[in-house]
Amino acid sequence: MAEVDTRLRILDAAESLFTEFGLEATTLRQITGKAQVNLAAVNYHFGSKEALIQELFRRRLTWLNEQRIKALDQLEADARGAPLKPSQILDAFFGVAVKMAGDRVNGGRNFMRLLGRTYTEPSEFVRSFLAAEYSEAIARFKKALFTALPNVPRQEILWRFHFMLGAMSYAISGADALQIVAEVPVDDADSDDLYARLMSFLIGGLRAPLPAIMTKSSRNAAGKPRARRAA
Amino acid sequence: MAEVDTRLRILDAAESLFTEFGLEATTLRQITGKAQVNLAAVNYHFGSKEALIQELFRRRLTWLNEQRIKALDQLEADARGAPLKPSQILDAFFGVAVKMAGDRVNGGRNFMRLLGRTYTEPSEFVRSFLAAEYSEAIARFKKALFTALPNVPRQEILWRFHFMLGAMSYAISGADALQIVAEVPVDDADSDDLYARLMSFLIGGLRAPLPAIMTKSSRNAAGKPRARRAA
DNA sequence: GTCTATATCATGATAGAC
DNA sequence: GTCTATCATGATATAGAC
Repeated sequence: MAEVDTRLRILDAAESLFTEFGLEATTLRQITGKAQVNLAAVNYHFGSKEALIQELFRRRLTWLNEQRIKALDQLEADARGAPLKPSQILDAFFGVAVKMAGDRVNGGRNFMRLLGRTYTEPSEFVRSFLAAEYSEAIARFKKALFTALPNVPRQEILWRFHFMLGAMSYAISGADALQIVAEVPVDDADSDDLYARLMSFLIGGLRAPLPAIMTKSSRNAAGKPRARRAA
Repeated sequence: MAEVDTRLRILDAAESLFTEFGLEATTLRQITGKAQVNLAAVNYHFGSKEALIQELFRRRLTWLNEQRIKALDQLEADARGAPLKPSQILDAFFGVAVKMAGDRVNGGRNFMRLLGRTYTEPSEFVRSFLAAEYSEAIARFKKALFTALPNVPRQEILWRFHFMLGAMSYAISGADALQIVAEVPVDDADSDDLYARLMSFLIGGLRAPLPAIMTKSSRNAAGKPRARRAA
């Protein structure tokens, strides 16, 4: 085999195996076997299994978050200072991800399923570089949402963003996990359908009436605060 | 130490370690060390690491799903044949879980964080017994939701249930993962606050206008189908 | 039932020839 | 850059004394 793409062969094989078996459970022997390269190649090209994992996430996440930021830039340019609609912002953030998840050809589908799980991964080193990779995009989107929803408490927006990430993660982990719920085959929806379904749900959740939070300050007041519309 | 609770000591230690490091990454040595029992005790009492994991999930999930079914029974009894509100159904399903997640005393908090991750776990044996444990409760709640939302396509309800599980999972995995989004400390909300936040979001998502699905049958029609209210 | 000691094996990583 | 061979480690699991 050509020597030039050994790195790529390893990355692709690893991505697919990590998705299927998990980061811990996948061994270097599986990876090099599937990639049809020598066992020592991983350590030669990447230095360690951890470094391989980081590189693997880095190449996808950098691209993904660049696309997200570009999409947001475009929206803001088109709006010429007018406030964006929350649905547009969600579109920019989640649309790119779901599109990537629908890409069966270049492995994006594999990666997104892996990413969804990794976000709640306990491993410290994973979490720390994820945070770094996301930092810029998250900052941009938080700001955009704060501006688009000036009457919603910022804490609430952050929590809802968090919930939305959870929903997206499960949406993309997809059919396997859904089977537990469905117990009966569900259409293996194509990417467009899934996206439409997810977006409806997310926008509904984001714009739901605000909860009556029983914080220490309000807990003493008689009666619950009335729910307000989240927009 | 007393010999009678060796099993329990192992289960509790394992639960906490699995939550912190993951199922694969946690070793029997860590578990028996933390439980202050002998290394061989796990294999004596449970037979294998896998069997320990199964027993660990079984004891919590059996209880959890019993509570859920009881809550639903109660609702249906009170309603005397009248249709339930979707929010009541969600309450019965997610309320019990969030309550369990708020229980710092008996380890429920640890377990729920573990459970949220496990639902998307790639491991085959985990997924298969999860499906078995959930089977009865899921069937009951599916049926209840179908009845409560007669005008919403059943596929759509299943997907939204799936999304809701994702949101709940992230809600409970909680503060750790949220930090990636927030980058700034968020109130470590108490259980009641979290529950109020999550329920608002879930109900908003469940009752969101239906997406305009571009299925094969409708794809040829001119123009998108109009979104309909999901209730 | 609990312990010590150990068997057996697979892992990540490396040394050094080519 | 790639290979073979091997190391050190730590994994699960078990045998057998107490």
